[in-house]
Amino acid sequence: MKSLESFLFLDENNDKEGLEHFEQDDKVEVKSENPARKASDLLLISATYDGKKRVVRLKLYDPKTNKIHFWYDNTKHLPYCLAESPLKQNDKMAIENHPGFDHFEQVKKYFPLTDQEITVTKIYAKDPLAIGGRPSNNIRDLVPKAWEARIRYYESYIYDRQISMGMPHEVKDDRLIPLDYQPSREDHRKLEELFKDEEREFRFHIDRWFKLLESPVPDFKRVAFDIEVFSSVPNRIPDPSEASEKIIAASMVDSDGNKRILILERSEVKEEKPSIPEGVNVEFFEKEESLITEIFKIFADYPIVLTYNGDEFDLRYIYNRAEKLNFPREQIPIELGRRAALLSYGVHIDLYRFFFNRSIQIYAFGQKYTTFALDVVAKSLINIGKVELETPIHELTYTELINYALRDAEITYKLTSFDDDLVMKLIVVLARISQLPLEDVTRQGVSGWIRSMMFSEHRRLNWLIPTSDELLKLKGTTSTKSIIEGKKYRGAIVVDPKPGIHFNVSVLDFASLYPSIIKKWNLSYETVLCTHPDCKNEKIPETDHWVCKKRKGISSLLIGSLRDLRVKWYKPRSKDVRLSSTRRSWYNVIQQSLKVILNASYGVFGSTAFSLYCPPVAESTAAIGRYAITEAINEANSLGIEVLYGDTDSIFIKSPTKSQIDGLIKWSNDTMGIELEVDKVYRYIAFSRLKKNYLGVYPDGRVDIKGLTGKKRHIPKFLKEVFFQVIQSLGEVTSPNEFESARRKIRSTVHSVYLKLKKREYSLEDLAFSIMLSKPIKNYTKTTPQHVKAAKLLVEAGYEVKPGEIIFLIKSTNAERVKPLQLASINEVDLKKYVQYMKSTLEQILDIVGLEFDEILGLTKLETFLWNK
DNA sequence: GCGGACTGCTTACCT
DNA sequence: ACAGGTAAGCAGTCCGCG
Repeated sequence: MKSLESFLFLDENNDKEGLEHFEQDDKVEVKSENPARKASDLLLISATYDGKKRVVRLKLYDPKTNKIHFWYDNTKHLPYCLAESPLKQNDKMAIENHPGFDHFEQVKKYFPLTDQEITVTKIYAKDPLAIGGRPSNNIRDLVPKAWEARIRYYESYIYDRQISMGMPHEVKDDRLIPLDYQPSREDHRKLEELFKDEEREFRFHIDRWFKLLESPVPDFKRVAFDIEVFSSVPNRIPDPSEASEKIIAASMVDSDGNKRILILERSEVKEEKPSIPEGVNVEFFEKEESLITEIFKIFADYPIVLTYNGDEFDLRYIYNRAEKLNFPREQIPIELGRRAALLSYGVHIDLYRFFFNRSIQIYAFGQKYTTFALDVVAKSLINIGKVELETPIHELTYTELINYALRDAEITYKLTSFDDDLVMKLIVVLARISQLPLEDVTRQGVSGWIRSMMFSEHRRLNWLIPTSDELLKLKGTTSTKSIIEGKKYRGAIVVDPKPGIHFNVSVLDFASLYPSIIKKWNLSYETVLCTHPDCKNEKIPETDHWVCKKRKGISSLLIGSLRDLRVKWYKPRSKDVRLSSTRRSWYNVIQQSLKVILNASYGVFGSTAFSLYCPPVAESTAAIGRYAITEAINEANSLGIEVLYGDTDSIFIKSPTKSQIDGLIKWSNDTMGIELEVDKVYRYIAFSRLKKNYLGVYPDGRVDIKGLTGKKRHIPKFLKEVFFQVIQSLGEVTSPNEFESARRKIRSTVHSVYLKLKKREYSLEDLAFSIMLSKPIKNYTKTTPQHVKAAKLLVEAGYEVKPGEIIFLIKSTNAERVKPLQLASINEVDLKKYVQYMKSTLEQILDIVGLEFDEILGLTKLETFLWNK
């Protein structure tokens, strides 16, 4: 595409460092399996602004002492924003008169939107709040346009100094020195070989990422923490902003195996000798104040504190409760933000926030959990749930309370320790890619991670970061029409499936299609619709957009290099049996982290929440994706391959020969420049007429179900159970003539469930639909769906219902047709509705084996007619 | 006044 | 606050029907 010379502002020193690394050979020590860390290594895990000292404060974790080491900036770095140059006289005077103003500087920056070098005025302030962040009188509002004025100061600091979050450092004579990771000579050589055909910039990024990703992560000392609060009103969780009830217990479990429970003595608990589980240290407190003081000691002791919903509840409650009990503010080691609750000494990780992150849920944990309560997440990831309670918390005996509180802390801790500390490592790797402190990386979504990654790169290159307004004005429009009303542009293609059962089906898919497109087609906010007339002659298929041919796009490089490292390095190594299992699992962590970032890298450009929102980039990516799959299908057809189905980046082909597959793969490599891979092979697959709906059976009998109603979260338990029994019978089929025995099994399963249902032998829990209330009840203005009706009934009965909660509802024969589980009785169950639901859900699979639901029930056509009346 | 056809809203899924 | 595409069920509306 373009040579290095066009990268006017590439930081020469940094560049050289990276390349030097690639070319070096002999000086590197050969790295052992688990490289020994130097005693002085400190892992940078957090950054914040110290309002009293008026400097950035870094938190470094010392794996040897397990303590946090504070490092305060001593480089005289100041907060700033950028504005036009020269400033208008009036503006200049207004700024000079601002009490927070420090000084001006004229600096040269490269402006990516115009591909020009420009001079801007750097306005330095004495403290970050002077730039922005006060309700009024902010420096950034005194100029017509302020760049980079909305970046949090500690982030700006990290980017300017190119300090690497999550990486080892050394403090020498008060200076902070990054400790570069040295790859082994062998890895180095392999990497060089793998990317020898890439350009220098690209190789630079590969090298940079490699050093960040490979550096080992230490074991973190940490404590999981949880409190229990007295609750006088049943069904209501105490309000943390009120903190009007007593804290009656606190539990903690740490990484050294220590278990402690703090209990408040209460006269109403009549238990002489509570039994204490083995190995647990239980301490009783007469006064709540002393219990809270003890909690504060813990917060001052541990470098990392884990909670589940501590931001919203535990830490917020403790803070407000302490204030209520007249603790002086400076004795409370908690810093409350609007959404977060942070700790003065250590790092608070709220695992609820982390697991709630959709990218983490879907891409890191493959949708193993679909709701976010601690009990559910823990059960699905570590197979342990909460202790089930029969009585409300405040009526428990000490023994019961101890067991309950202990379990909460235990599972919270285990959520970070299972699979060899997978979650801790995931967090650190994501912090390294995004350059965000651990607190932020666990609380922000992918758009925040990618924003931070991109901003850091802008500062490294001395690029001026455009404002959202500028970007929107120049690149805010799209040129295709979406299929779904109200969306901004057209997305992916879904091919109509060929209904029926097909044996021996292979699924081919493009490896990381969208990130590959972003890389290959040089997509980035500054390269799409660039200003050069020469670039305009070639359009992206189906759009009016063009891409720059003169310069490499910043997101193309960043995302492209991450993609290549995942596809060519980490993914193969995570499966390489020649490597040790610890090595493989570490590569798997990296591979998964990259997947999380890459899967979102296209979507963020189409999201207004993203600070570099640029819909033409997202639109172009999707358009090229359509082009790629369409061409692949055409090519398959001309190779004589029958294509059964396709969705976005995959094609399902029937009984292909090896040479047909090889031919298609070669075609993709040669003409598309994207790897096409055999993703999976099915013994057989069943399609209906519906898209995004199928059932595939692998050679080993495992069954893959996509989109079928029986798989959906909201359907009742009894139905889910029959559904999976039927699925299991289908998994046992190895050839077409074995369907008959499966049919017999299925008939009897379905029939017995039907009888049990009609005899009202299922419990209400088994019959409940579970649907998420996604917004406050009052916001449902257009219609009142069933779960909202049920939620309203709950509120009437004195329950509290919040957005994000799951509503359990029973189809009832009452006027509303619905009742919340908590208020329903078995007699009002609307059997007809349930049979109807059973029918529609099961028909999707019964159809596959040629069974009719009504026939199974043993009803004649006439009876069916009468029953439905 | 009732019910079928239709549209729109909502949730949960697929890639 | 990553995106768009698809399916299902229900709420609400329109319209015809002596």
